[in-house]
Amino acid sequence: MAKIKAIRGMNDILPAQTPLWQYLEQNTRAVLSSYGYSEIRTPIVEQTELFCRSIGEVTDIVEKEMYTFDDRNGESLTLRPEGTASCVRACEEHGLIFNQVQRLWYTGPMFRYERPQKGRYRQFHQIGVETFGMAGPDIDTELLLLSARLWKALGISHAVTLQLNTLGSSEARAQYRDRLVAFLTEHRDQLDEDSLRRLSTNPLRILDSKNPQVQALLDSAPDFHACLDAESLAHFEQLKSNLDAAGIAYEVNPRLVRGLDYYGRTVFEWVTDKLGAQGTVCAGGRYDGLVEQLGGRPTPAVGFATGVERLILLLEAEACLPEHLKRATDVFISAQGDAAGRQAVLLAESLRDVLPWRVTLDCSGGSAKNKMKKAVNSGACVALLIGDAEMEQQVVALRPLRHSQDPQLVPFDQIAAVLTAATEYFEE
RNA sequence: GUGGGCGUAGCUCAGUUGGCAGAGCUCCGGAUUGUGAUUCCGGCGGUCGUGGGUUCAAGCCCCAUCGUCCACCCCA
Repeated sequence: MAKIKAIRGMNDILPAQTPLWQYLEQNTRAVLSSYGYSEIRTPIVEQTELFCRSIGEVTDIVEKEMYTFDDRNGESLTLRPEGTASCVRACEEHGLIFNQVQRLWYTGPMFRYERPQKGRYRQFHQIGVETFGMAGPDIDTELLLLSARLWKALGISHAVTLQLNTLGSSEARAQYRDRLVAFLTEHRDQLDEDSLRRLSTNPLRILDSKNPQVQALLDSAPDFHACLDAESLAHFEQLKSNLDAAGIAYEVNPRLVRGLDYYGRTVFEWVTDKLGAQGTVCAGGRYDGLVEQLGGRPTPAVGFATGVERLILLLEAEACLPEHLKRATDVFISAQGDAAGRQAVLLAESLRDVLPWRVTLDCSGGSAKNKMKKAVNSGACVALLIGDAEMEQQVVALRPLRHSQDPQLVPFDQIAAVLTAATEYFEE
């Protein structure tokens, strides 16, 4: 019989990896909390219509990447390909953005049917941040400061850079799109197959083509920023001067456009050159029209999403992680013989009552040498050994595993106090 | 959907022109020993991704298929 394996592009996160994920999650919660953001949790499945209306009908996500299926009652449902639409839907449904501002975040799995590659999977995880009801560049600034603080907390600031652009108002964007299409149509002989296709579907996307010939052609294309409306330009200028004042480095990239239809004005990406082709680690922007598009009142909004798998890859490659994350326990207790085994269970429980350290009891048997090896391999800082000799004297052999010291015999009733005082064994 | 690389022990990988299926690590047992190191001995572990074909003989050659990785497209 064929073995059942995980679905392509949907990965198990194994015990060797989960400490890294927890480290990332803990730091993220701490940073978001320090800015006063609240967590929101929405279902993983939504009505298909929600994503079609928000992301845009002609995007690749909606056209060919969604996990869509019929519920038993015939209703079309979709596994969420991103988090913003669900977040807006939930806020609107529960009146969270009616005459009030919100600062929200969420995390969880997203699903897109794509060919997996480095940093890109069919089930992937995002940490999303969304704000509602605030129209000025100060909230855009806040989001960028927040994300920069997160990189600092994670120790990856040196590995990411900020790309910034403004897409202007939808009128300005439409105007520019016409001029760009006119220009590119004139030079269509220089466009590759992909760009020709996008010329009719989503011409702005040609701006961030990876084809060097197309990029060369774009050097003589009409200037995006020359078409911008005065209001958007002022918003962008204010954002830039806020970032300058706060000491956040950025690079204005007039060819930065985002794939989802709902973005306007401010857009940004945190990118890295350490992850191969999938260099975008965090991206977002302003989507002032989306709430209205989904049936709500016109509501200004800005947000971003980070790819958790990509951050994990960066952490593995670039960050110095705390030593204790690399081991699963601190105190390893091993007993030999029935009486000692019963004593060890009670000892472990009593230590867990009072110690701040993690305590693991060896339940796997084996020879004395074998048990010692297991203690070392467990990653623990200290081994507690109980055999017949120890039982007779009512003591435990305490053996530090990371220092070259001889074992010390400690009476049962003093072991908690001795370990509590022995902080030097547990440092790092 | 398109292109390329790779599929041999739990892991990392050798495997010659087609001729008995291998090593290191891990794990288990033993010797030495400082209850953990070093060294040494032994053991467990395989439908060579799968299915066809060629051949006296296929891990190796041919065809198909699946999986995986990377890249394109797209995106976090």
